[in-house]
Amino acid sequence: MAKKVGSPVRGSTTGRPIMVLFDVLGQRWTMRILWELRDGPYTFRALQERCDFVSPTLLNKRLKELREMALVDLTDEGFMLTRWGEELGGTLVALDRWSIRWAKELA
Amino acid sequence: MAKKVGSPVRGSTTGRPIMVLFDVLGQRWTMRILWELRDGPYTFRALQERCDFVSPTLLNKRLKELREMALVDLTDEGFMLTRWGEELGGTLVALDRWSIRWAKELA
DNA sequence: TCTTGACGCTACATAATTTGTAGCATACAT
DNA sequence: ATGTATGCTACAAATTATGTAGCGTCAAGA
Repeated sequence: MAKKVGSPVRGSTTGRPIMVLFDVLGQRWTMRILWELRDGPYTFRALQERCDFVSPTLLNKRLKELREMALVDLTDEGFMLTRWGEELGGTLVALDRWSIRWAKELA
Repeated sequence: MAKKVGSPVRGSTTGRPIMVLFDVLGQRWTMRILWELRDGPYTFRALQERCDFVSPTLLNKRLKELREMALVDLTDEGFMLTRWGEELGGTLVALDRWSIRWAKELA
């Protein structure tokens, strides 16, 4: 279910890290989940609520993948970003800033 | 087909720019297409080839969306990133760099 | 003019993914 | 035992992606 770095993924046989990342992030809800977890930890249900009530089926599937990729961890406080998850979440902030400028000019 | 900033998108009713972005980038092939176009321009078929022969159906669908979002333009040289597209592509480079470090430690 | 080839793109059937609802099993407190 | 919260699962319906074949247009060559 989760992708291993170095092995082929959807749409790329090279296993290059960025391709693995594109494969995972290019799935619905993955980026949103990482985004919301930036100010975690959250319980499964709390996270579900923050993600506009994404179905538990998919949330569980995504969390499983993210945990296998060492981006998310489940503690007794709830689900939270690992060190790597935090870093990745940080790069999303750049996206956020860009999107605001972009939206401003497009409007 | 394309998402307008400020209007609701899948999984978010706020229309916040970052949510619009998550909606679009969280579709298969979108990030990959932007990534490959960084050293464009490419013809439809050349781009398809670079994207591991993604189906023309989907490539066309994505390019349509990206053009409506002012990220991609079709010139007589082929498909290429607009100014905004270049900027967004630039933020993907950060992802690339991060993914390499991440893969190195996970391996 | 008749091919030949490249262009962007579309139709359509099949396969894979996502959604939404209901609910399970466990644990812990009342 | 009863209520409540936890993470998580089953399953059918809806949506999205894939792969193949091929269309209509245009420009260059014979």
